[in-house]
Amino acid sequence: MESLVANIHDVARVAGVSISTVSYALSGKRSIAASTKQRIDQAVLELDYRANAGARMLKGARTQILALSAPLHAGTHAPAHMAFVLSVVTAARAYDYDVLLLTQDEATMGLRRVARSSLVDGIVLLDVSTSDPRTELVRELGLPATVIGIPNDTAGLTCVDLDFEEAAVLAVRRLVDLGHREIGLIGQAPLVYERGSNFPPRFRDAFLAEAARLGVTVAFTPAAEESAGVRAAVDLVTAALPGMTGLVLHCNEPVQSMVLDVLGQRGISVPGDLSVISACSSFSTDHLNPPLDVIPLPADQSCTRAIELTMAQFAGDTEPHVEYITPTYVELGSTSAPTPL
Amino acid sequence: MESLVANIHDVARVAGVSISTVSYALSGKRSIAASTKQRIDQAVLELDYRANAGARMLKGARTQILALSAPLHAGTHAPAHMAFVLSVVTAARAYDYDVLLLTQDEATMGLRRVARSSLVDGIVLLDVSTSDPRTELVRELGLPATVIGIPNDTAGLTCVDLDFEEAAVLAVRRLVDLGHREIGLIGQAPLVYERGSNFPPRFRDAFLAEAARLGVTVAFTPAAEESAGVRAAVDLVTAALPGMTGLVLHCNEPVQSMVLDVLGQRGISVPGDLSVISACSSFSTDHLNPPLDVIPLPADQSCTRAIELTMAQFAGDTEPHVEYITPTYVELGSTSAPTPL
DNA sequence: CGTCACTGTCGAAACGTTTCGACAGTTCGA
DNA sequence: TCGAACTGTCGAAACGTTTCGACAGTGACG
Repeated sequence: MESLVANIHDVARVAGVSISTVSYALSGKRSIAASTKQRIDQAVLELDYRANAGARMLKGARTQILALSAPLHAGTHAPAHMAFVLSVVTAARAYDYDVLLLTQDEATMGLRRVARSSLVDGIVLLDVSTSDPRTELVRELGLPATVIGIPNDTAGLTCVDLDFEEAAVLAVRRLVDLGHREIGLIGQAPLVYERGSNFPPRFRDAFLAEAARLGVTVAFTPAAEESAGVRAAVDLVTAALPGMTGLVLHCNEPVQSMVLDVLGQRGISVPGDLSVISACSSFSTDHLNPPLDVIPLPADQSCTRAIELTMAQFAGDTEPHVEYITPTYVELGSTSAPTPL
Repeated sequence: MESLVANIHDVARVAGVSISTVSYALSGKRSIAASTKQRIDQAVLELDYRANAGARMLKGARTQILALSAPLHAGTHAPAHMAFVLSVVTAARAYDYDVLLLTQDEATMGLRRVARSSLVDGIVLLDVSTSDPRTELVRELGLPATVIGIPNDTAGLTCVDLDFEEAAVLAVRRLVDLGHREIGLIGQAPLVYERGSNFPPRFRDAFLAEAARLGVTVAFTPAAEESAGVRAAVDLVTAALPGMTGLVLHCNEPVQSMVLDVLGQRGISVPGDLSVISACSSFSTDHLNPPLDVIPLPADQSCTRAIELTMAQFAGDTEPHVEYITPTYVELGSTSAPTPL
C-alpha cells in the first residue's frame, strides 16, 4: 500500500536519515559518509525516486525547462523545421533541460504566459522573420533567450545562425574559381521572400553582391514548390543566361530534386554541361541524382550553439551578441570547369 | 524597484485584500464581492501577474503539462510527423495544457523521468510500432495516456487512430464499384514495414483481404523514397498486372508525386488509362497533377480526439479502449470506369 | 428578538524541495 | 591536552500557491 510516487521523506525513512541528508547526498553539495550515501542510493533505486518537479521549481528557482518558440509558417519546409526542433531538444537534454513546444499563435502569446509564470528558465526562438514581434517580447521579458536566425534589430539579443552571406560568397567563388562566368541562382518559393523570412534575402543579396564584385553575370529567380513552378524557374534562368554554366540552388529538397529532373529532361548533364551547387541545405544531397556539391545548413550545430549560449546566459557570463557559424563546402562531384564552346 | 515577477502577495497588497481572497477571486471557487473582484483584476493587470507554475504544481497536483513522446524514425515522413505534433500541441492548448516534447531516445527514457518527477499530468504517444516498449512503460507508470496508433497489445491502453482497415476497404470498393478488376497497391518504403510501424501492414492486409473477398486481382509493392525506387515500384505492379486499371497509393507525398510523373512518362493518363486513389494521406492532393481522389489521414482529428480522451482520463470517466476514426472518401476526379479494351 | 442560513473575507496548513545555521564527534597542531 | 578546524548529520525556514475551517456581518423567518 505505497503511494503512487515516492518523495524525499520516503527515501529518508527507508535510508534511516533526515531529508536534508538525502538532499545533500543527491546534490553532492555537502560531503556525505560513503556508507550513508550508499544506503540513500539504494533507497532511491528501490523507490524509483525522482525529486518532485514542482517543488524543485518552487524552491530552486530553476525549472530545467526551456521554451521553444517554433511557429511553422506556410512555405517553411517541414523536414528542415523538424531538424531544428529535434536538434534543439537533443542539445537541451545534454544540459538536463526539457523543452516546452510553443507553436503557431502560441509561439508568441504563449511565450509571455510561460515566462511570466516562471515555467521556463529560458527561451529559444526559431524561424524569426526580419521584423518579428517575438524579438520585442523577448527583450521585454528579460529572460535568457537565444534566437536562431538574424532579425533586423538584434540590439540586446543573442543570435546565432549560419553565415548565409559567407555561404553565398563560397558558392560564387567556387564557380568563379573553376572558370564560370555566367551563373544562375534558383531560390526559395516567392512567398518565403514576401513573408519576411530572414535568411533567403541574406543569401540572395550576398550572392548578387559577390558576383558583381567578381564581375560575373548572374540571374536569380525564386521557385514555387510545384513541378510547373520549378520548370518555369529553370526556363527563366536559362533564358536570361543562355551561356550559363553554373547554377546554385538555395531551395528545399523536393525542389532541388525536381530541378535535377528538369535538367535531365532538357538534356543538360551535370556537371558536364552545368555545374550545380546545393546551398544551405539541411538534408543530405548524396541520394540526389547526381549527388550535389553542398554547403550544408547544419541544424545541429546552430542548435547546439544556441543552447550553449542560453546556458551561458544562466551563468551570467555572456553579453548579448550575434554569432555566425562558418559554412563549409563539401565536394561531391557536381562541379567542374566549364566545357569550352 | 519591483521584483522581476509579481506574486500573489503583491496582488493582495495592491488590491488591499488577503492572498486567499485573491486566489478565490481568480479561481472563482468561492463567491467574491463584485467590487473586490474588480480591484483584484485591476491589480493583476497592473502587475501582469501569473500564478507561479511551480507552486501551482506543488500544491495543486496538476501541472497542466502533457508529455508528447514523438520519436522520429528513419523512414517516417517529416511533414506528416510535424502535422501530428502540431495538432497535438494545438489541441492541448484548448484545454490550457502545454506540451513537453520528448524525441528520439528521450521518447522512452524521458517518459519515465518526467512522469516520476510529476512534471506532467498525462502522456500522448506518437508513431507507435506494433510492439513498442513505450506501451509497457505507460502501463507501468499508471498515468493518463493516449496512444495515437494501434500497437499489437492494447490491453489497458487508450488508443485512437484512423481506421486504416476501413480506409483500405473504402479504396478497394471504390475501384471495384467503378468496374475495375485488376488493381495495384504501392505502399511505403520497405524499411517502414520492417521497422514494425503499425499502420502500413494494417492497410496492406485489409486491402488484400477485401480484394480477395471481392474476387479482384491485386499486386502490392513497397516503394523506396528515391526516384529509382519509385520507377521500379511502378514497373513492378504494371508487370505483375498487365491489365491493371486501378492503382492505390499508400505512401508519402513526394513518392505519390513521383509516381504520377512516372505514369506521365510512360504515357499512362489518369484517370483515362488508370484510376488512381491516394490513401491515408496527411497532405492535400489537389496540387498534384492531376489532383487525386483521396482518403485523408486527418491528423488534427486524431490528435483532438486523443487529447479529449486524455482529459476524460483525468476526470476519471473513461475506461481504456480503442477508438477508430471513420475514413472518408474525397472525389477529385482521378477515378473513372475502366475504358473497355 | 433570537436563531439560522448565507455571503464575503481571512488566517493557517500543506504540498516537497533546497539550503542555512547548528551541533556533535573526530582529527590535528600547538 | 586543549581548543581549532573539519566532517557528517540534522532541524527548520522558505519558496508561492490552494484550500479548509473559521468568523463577522447581513437579512429572513419564526
